[in-house]
Amino acid sequence: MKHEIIIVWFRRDLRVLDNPAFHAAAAQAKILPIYIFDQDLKSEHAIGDGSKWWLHHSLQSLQGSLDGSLRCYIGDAVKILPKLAKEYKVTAVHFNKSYDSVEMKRDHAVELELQKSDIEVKMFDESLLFSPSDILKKDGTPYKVFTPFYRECLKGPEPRIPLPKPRNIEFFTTKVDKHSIESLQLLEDNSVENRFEKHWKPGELSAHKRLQSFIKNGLENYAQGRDFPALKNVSRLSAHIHFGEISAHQIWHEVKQNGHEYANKKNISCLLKELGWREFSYYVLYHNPTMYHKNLQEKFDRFAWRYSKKDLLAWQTGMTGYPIVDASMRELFTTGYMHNRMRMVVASFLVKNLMIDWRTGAQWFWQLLVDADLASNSFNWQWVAGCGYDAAPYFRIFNPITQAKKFDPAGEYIAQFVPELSKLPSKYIAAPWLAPEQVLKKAGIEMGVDYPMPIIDLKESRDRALGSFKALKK
DNA sequence: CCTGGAGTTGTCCTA
DNA sequence: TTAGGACAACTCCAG
Repeated sequence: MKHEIIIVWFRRDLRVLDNPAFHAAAAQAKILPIYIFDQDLKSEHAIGDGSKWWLHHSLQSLQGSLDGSLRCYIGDAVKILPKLAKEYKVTAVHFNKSYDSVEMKRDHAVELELQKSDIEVKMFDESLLFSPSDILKKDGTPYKVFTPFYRECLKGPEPRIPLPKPRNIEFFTTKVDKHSIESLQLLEDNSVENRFEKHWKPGELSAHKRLQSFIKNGLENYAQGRDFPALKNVSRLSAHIHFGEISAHQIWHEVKQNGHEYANKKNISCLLKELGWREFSYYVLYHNPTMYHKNLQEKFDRFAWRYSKKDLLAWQTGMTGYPIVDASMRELFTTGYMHNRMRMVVASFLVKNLMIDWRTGAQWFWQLLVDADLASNSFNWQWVAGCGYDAAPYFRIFNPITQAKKFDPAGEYIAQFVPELSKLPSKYIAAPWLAPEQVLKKAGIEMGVDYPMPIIDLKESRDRALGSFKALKK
């Protein structure tokens, strides 16, 4: 036998099914499974409370699948891995490749360091359906527009068929006590637990249950229903995918194979296309490693964003006076998640109406979202702000009243997250300050007391944004 | 090299 | 009431 023990370094691939690094290691040697929490907690790019909460529970679920042999460490992976390898006479380390630019930098350093100590490093392709370095235009440069990118992806070979659980797994067991999940202290000073726990169940098994229930109940009307936050048509798989409890490959093939039983072609390709957008976010980040903090379109570097602590706080706490914005922001705060269309609505409100820097909004999302993902989060914020590739044109400014009437016509979503408005007739719930005094009284609302007046005038702020963004073109 | 069609997610105004 | 065009001409991309 070439190797007696192989370290499998789990990162954002917290599953045992369809896990190439784990699968390959199990076939050759005893496995020493480890997780390293290597965040620089002083950095604004360290993962937020929402992510930490999910991670904690996801690791617990993984611990169960690994017969309790997962060992957890805090610190720099570049130092920890060689030290561990030496301590246990490990001759090989396996992990699945990341395409997140920050993680890639770390992985590269780890690889070099391990090779220095003559330890075999094996990296596997796991996280993306289509390799970012393979999809290029005829002139050899990367795509900047989604549709041609995705068309090119579809022309290539089908994504890998998911791997089964390895047949014979033998763990190298040592005492875990000192290296328990609790030792990572992911729930220390983390206040989200009692808010989030009733909304989610992290873990591999639950990810698969979620997918099955989505295919059965949500896929049929996905293309249309996904726009309505009160409907159950979205998959809500994002956090499961982010932490790799389920792979994009598993979803891709499962939907293609068994989706037809419940949904037509249109809805199936619409769902697959959303996986395509995730691919495109990673693709653009891969080719532009600084995308998470730097405008993709340089001319936006000159843009004079507004600074208003008061407006920012109103947005963050869901007190803008626009019910659809407030409902969405409170959904984020109470559940760690926000419906896709609502993300666009609140982002447009922050970036265009309030004219606050997209990075400020991205940062708030980053702190709270259970699905906070460097690629998707920054790509989509740049898209809304207009500074991304193939982004929304500057004159596309969501009107929070129109959006509420269109996509939450009965006001159910608003009523759920802004309960103080729940007694208002749906006719007035999108813009309560326009309701007659009597109606407000009957619903028990005094504007400015029970619910805020709008913090900003829509028309004025829209015109201001149009002017400022237009000036940027010259 | 030139050309022409296309581009996730909207809003507002006009006829 | 509703459908269609303007918004600003832009860049991207394929043939």
